[in-house]
Amino acid sequence: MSSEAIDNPRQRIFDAAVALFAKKSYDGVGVREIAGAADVNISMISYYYGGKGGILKSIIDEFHSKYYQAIVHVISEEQTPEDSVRLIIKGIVDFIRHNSDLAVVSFNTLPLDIPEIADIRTEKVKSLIKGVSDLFRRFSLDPDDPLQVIAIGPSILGIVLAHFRLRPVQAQIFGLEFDDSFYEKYAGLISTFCLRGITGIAELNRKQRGDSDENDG
Amino acid sequence: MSSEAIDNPRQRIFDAAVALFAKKSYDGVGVREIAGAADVNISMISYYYGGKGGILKSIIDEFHSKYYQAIVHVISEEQTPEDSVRLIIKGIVDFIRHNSDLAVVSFNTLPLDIPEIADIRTEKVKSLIKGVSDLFRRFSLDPDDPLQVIAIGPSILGIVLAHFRLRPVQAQIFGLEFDDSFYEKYAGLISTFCLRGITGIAELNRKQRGDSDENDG
Amino acid sequence: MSSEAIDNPRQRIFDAAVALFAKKSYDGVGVREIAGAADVNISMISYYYGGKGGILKSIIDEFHSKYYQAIVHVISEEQTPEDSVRLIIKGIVDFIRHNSDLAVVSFNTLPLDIPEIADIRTEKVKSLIKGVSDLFRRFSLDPDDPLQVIAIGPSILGIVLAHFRLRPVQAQIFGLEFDDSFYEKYAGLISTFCLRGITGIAELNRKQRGDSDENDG
Amino acid sequence: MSSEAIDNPRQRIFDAAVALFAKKSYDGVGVREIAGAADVNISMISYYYGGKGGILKSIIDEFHSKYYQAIVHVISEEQTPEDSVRLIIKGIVDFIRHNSDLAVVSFNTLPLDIPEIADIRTEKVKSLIKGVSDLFRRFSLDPDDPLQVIAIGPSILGIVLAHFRLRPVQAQIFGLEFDDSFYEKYAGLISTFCLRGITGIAELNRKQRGDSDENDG
DNA sequence: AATGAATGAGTTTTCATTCAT
DNA sequence: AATGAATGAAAACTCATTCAT
Repeated sequence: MSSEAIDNPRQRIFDAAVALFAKKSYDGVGVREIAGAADVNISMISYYYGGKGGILKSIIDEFHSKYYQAIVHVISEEQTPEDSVRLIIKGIVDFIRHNSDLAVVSFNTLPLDIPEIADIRTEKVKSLIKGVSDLFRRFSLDPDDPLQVIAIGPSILGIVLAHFRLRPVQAQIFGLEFDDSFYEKYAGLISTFCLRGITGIAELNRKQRGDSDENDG
Repeated sequence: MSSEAIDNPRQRIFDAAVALFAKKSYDGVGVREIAGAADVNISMISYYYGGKGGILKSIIDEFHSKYYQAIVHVISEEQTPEDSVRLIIKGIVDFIRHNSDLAVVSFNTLPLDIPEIADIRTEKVKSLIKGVSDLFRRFSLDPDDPLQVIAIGPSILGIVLAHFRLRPVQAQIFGLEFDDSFYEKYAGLISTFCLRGITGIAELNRKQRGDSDENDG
Repeated sequence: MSSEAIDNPRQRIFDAAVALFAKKSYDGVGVREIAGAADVNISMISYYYGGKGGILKSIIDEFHSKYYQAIVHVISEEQTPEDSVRLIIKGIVDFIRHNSDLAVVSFNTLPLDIPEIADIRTEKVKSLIKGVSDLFRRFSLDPDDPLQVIAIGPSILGIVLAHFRLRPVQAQIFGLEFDDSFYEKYAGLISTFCLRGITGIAELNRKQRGDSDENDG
Repeated sequence: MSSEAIDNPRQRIFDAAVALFAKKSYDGVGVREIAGAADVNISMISYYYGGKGGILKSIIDEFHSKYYQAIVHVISEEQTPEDSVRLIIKGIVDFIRHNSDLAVVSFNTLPLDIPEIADIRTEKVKSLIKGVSDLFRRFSLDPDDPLQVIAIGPSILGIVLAHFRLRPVQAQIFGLEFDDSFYEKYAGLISTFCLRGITGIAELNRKQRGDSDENDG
């Protein structure tokens, strides 16, 4: 579903690398493996990206651009703040669901601290914070309190990423299917969690149980 | 806080490996580097752990044991459920804060899928779910609804881990000091977030602002 | 002093290659670097010279042609033999000074033993020997004694090349400027050395010192 | 005739590298080829020398140490200056003859200018100049005149090296055998050349011819 | 219990060249 | 006449592991 032609060798390298870096790790994947998966000659990696590191740089660039769009572009002043949050979370869940590899790679290579990449990150995060500060205010949250920004900002991403990372374990334990239907309910539940916490979910449970009781009785 | 003597070569290898795996990645660190940091001969890694993979296995073992204890052991039926949650979150924050490398490594090597390790994980997660199911019930949450378990269970870890992963970026942007005082406030804020969500935090804000207004007025 | 237009791609490749081969070595320079320095497309090297080896062949050809001219053309039967030697040495010094890269490359690729090139060399050296045999005879030297040819023939080139190779080291030690004035004196001194050896130079020293003493006294 | 055991892998690598670097060039020889010639595993090159560059550093070190000894140690104040020169030249010829590869490599990698190596060189050359300055004085040469040092100092090495570089060409042209007998005569002739120049050799020729004429007549 | 030399397969990157345009 | 994408081989180097001591 990539917007670029799939027979573009440059894009094939990118896609193969994202998938492999996510599945293993940046250092756990060799250029040979990437080139093999992308069905290109090994030298093409140096040719197009100047080396393995260049691919990573591109991946992180792309993640941040897309993530910023997924979050900021759904915010509208005409929605209630709560609807904005639900839309953002729906957006993040959908985004990560369709770009989980991109997110995982970007997230897991955080501590690699390639200086050039660290700068890109800082810049992107700054503009992201600026992009959501209005929503913060409309929620009676303080966008100038670092603690609140730090505590709330990355939490949604953290929650969703943790799910995608643990999915294989969860699949093994619960035997679930992670389909559209699941993710609609999941996004709703996470939204309630972010908006009202565990107590909010508990309330829903009690309400639903009340409804069932009524139906049952 | 290590229970073993620090001049124990086996332990030195373990500690060095945890730190390095967290900073780089499992594949990004060589045995030579580990041996160098631990100040032991390279061959000692094979000798004590049977190879590089053996260290990882030990790390994941240790993480799960400690994490289980940090969560389950603070739960008591004599607390209100809300206090239990606050204690759990305080426990997780403290645990991750003092074992962030252990957690990061354990979490990031999730997709490596070494079969032997995958089994350990599944087992540990299962017993963890069992350990918190009582708390779930007392909260009117449904421990038999996979969706709720999946959505709520790993969220706290996800939130806290995301913070620790993003800490360098956050430090650069806000110039904060991540000391005891910070983490006390952080654990409190995250607890409110988990219990009552963003709206819960917003309420606190309004209340505090009201207090200040009264003071000011 | 190049006879060809400098915007001739073929010539630009040649010039760039000579400079780079001299500075690094034939194998130490890649076609990409040459093409970059010459500001031509990489494929032009194959196009004009049939490959990297073709450039080297051209370089050696050019060196021998020019060197032969520099030596043989200054010899005249109307000079005293000693003047001929002084002129030859002046010619060699000037030639190497303005074509030191050409000479260095040609000399340093001697042992590469590309058969095709070896033949050119042998032929050129033979005709050079023939060209100076008359001068040998007028000097009471024996052009048919291989030992004398071998000992005297390449000596001048060896001396001058050694100087040009060691120039960076000499510059660092003595802080000299290698300008026209230096090379006039240098050629004179080397000429005396080749004609009368160290004792010849020593005599000059004593004479000059005597002159100074007279002036001083 | 190496002083070290020939089955010492470290030494075998060194010897193989010297021979190959001289025959081709530093960049023209790969570590695989060196390892193959030395009959060691490729990794041993990194193990012992830290990489290909480390071998070169060792080679240049060794050359300078040996060259310094070959020149300075034969000088004695009890000889006439002329005898000293003849002994030095004999020493250099013998030294280069038995270490021609070492000399060629050291000389040809001059322009590579690895900073670390450049410093070694400068230092060694300085102490060499100091070592021969007494001899210069006894010869009425001026060791404080850079021009004379530059002109005379490297000349002998230049002459001898040029011979060894051109030896394959000379062999092809003259069909000579370069044996002990040849090099005794060669060293004598070069000594005469350095002491009295071409005119000195011509005198010898006339004298010998006179002798032969007398014999013939 | 501990060493360090040695191995061979592995890594990323660069090479000179070719080919379709 | 000129381009630049593409190739496959080879480059230097590092890897985890083993083994004799």
